[in-house]
Amino acid sequence: MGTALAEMTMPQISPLNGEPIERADAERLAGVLKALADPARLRLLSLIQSAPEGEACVCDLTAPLGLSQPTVSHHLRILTEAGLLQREKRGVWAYYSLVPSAIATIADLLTPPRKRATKKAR
Amino acid sequence: MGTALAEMTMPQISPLNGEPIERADAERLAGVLKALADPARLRLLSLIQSAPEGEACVCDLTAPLGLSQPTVSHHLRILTEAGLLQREKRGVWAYYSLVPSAIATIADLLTPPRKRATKKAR
DNA sequence: TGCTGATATGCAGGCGGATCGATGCTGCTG
DNA sequence: CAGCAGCATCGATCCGCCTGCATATCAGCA
Repeated sequence: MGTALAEMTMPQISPLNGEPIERADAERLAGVLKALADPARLRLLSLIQSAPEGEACVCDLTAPLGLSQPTVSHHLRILTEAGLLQREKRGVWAYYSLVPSAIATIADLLTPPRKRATKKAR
Repeated sequence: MGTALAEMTMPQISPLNGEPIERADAERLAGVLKALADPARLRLLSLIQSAPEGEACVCDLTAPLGLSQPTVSHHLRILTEAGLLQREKRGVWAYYSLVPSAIATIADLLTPPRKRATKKAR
């Protein structure tokens, strides 16, 4: 239940740092990117992020997406398992919200030796 | 022949800025991310980037990947059409190299209202 | 010109995934 | 305690894509 993202933030991998990445690292990173590489899921992230409290339930998302409720639940599940969304059930509703800085983590994984490193800049 | 990436860098879209993104923008961004979301292609980018001159020909890439030559050419084609790689044919060989800051552009697209912007920090 | 080697393209098999309708599950509510 | 509403899961269908084999294309060379 490691939410994909968390499983690979430890060994700071990056496809563009120095050494060629290992096959296993490539597969894990590709897995998370696969979760992002879908129009419906990108729009879901966008909709949830721009929602009132930064959260939204399934019933608020089906209409703007134009997809059926099972399909929306399916996409939310994938995003959650990828570590990009978190789910909180309140009563009958399931509220989804972005995992703080989760996407920024992916952006950092893709960003090469940028000026500022995570530990020391010099 | 706009190399996908270039086609969407103009209207600075971001799934996590403020407004929900449009369907068309989501599809374009998803298209580029799809090119990245594959283990073989991530390793290709990594291998090319870490190669001597930052470039490599197909024959140098088939062995480390463990894939057939047609398959490698296929992946290189996808990465090139996505705007991540550029191809230069010298003699019989086709040398592939990273498009400068192409991946950084994707990372920026994913990165929300970061503190310092690209233009003005204040 | 004919041959050899490096790439690209066509074709086809097989797997994964996006989608929906139907159904099951679970808290409200009357 | 029924009944209902919000979500998740299941089963099935359809489509796209990763991969390899076979073949075409092109550049250098004898």
